[in-house]
Amino acid sequence: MNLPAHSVRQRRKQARPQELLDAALELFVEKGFAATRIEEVADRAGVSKGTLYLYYPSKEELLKAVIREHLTNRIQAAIAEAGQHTGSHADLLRKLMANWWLRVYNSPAAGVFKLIVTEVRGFPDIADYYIREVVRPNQQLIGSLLQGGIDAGEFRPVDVDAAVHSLVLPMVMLCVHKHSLGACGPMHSLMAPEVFVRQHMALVVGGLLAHPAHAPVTAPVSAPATAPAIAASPAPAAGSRQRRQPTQPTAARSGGKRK
Amino acid sequence: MNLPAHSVRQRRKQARPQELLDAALELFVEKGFAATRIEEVADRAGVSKGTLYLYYPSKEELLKAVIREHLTNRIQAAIAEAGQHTGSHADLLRKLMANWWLRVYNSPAAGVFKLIVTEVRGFPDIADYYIREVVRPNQQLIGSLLQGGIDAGEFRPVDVDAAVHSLVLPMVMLCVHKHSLGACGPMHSLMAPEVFVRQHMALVVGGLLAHPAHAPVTAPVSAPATAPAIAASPAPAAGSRQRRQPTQPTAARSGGKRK
DNA sequence: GTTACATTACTGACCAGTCAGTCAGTTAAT
DNA sequence: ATTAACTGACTGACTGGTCAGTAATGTAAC
Repeated sequence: MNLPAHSVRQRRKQARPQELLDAALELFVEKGFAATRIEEVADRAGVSKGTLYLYYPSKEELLKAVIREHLTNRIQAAIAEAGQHTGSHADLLRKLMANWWLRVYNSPAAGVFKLIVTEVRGFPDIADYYIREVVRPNQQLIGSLLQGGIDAGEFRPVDVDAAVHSLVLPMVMLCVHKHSLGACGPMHSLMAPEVFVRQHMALVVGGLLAHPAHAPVTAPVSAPATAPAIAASPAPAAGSRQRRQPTQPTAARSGGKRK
Repeated sequence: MNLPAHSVRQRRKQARPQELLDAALELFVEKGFAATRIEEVADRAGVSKGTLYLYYPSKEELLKAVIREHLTNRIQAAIAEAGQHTGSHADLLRKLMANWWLRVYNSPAAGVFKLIVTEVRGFPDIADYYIREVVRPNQQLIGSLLQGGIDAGEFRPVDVDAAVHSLVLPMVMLCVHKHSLGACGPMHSLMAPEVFVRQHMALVVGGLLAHPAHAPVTAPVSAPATAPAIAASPAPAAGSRQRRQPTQPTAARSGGKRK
């Protein structure tokens, strides 16, 4: 990457596609596909309009490339991660979800979800691609994990597909929210997403367990109930604190109004 | 509607704004705001472009009118519904959510959520409006209900805001999905949403309960576990079957594959 | 009842501005 | 000098918004 083997122009030419993709993702998420001028994308990537057309034959193809790029990366990672089972089904589930959240939510990939929600109706083949390459593998992965837990008597016999959605939909919604309302000013964010994710996972996984063993489901924020699994992994972003998150001094809601 | 009291033109003039709003909502949800031509909206409403501008001063104001229209309606209904408490906190919660789902998911209002996700970044005052008039009242309503249940010892002492999100986010996501991926062909729908909503509510409400009383959380789809509250209300659509959904013969996932 | 005039919901051609995509030309490396 | 990467002025098509005009309705006079 930094070997000066070839000229600056060569190096740039190699880096250009990715730079254009990054710029395009930002702008498409920010302003929407139709409202983004191709020249803005080129500008943000530091090239001229004509150069963009050297790499991508049309605006539409650029959009598809953006989505595919980030999604295929994610799939590779998910499949790789799925390999090594260790511990109980519940622990694995928690770990998988926590990792997913850390890797996706704080990365440009989160924007792709908003992009898909926004633009998929105009590009049916993106829908096909997304279902085939993302939704189905994910459903399969988590679904078989749940089914395994049920068969082992660890989970209750719930509807597996619905349970997968209970686990995944809120996370996806968080990603979507981050780039829509959440981007309209700090006052519009949901509460600290870490708090939500931890409690939601505890609630759902706890609800899935056939024998709710120890401290059953949750605790009032301060006690680290069933949460030590979260934030355990080489987290690239936001990965400093490990436990004892005091609700993050952000939009700390605290009390909860009575009626 | 059929009283010939006044001229056809008078009658139409009164109906026009709503007709234009309906047409605009459909198209904005379908194609996105920027990609929808103002003339298409006029065409679908059966008038010419010029007529549209007699009622709405600009494309942007039309968008705002669309969103406000459907949202203010919803708020009135929610506030009205909030009045009559009966039964336990858990029952009230289930009833409230079930009603919300029936009224919103199968109505044009569901599209508004996708519209907001899609367009809010370009119109900051819509974000303010939405937060102030929809998010906050809802959070307050359900939040105080939960807090009441906690104070009464019916629910565990969870983080109230996070629990509200656990309840509401999946429903909203379902609405968004319906008008994005879900609209790209029947193969792309999630499972039957009724199944998901019922199990999700059972899971979360069950997880909230301090004393999980009877049949604890769920049942393997066939048994109507804690679900009799759902579908209790004047359901306009999809309200025929009541129990015994065999997972819907749609994308029946059936048995999760083992490892 | 019919004619003439007034009102108003509605129309659609038009304009100014915008944007995706092109291509002849410039710059830098070999 | 040759080639490859890159540029940006240009074009053809399209769209938001305007406005002069049309026709349907109401009404007043006879």
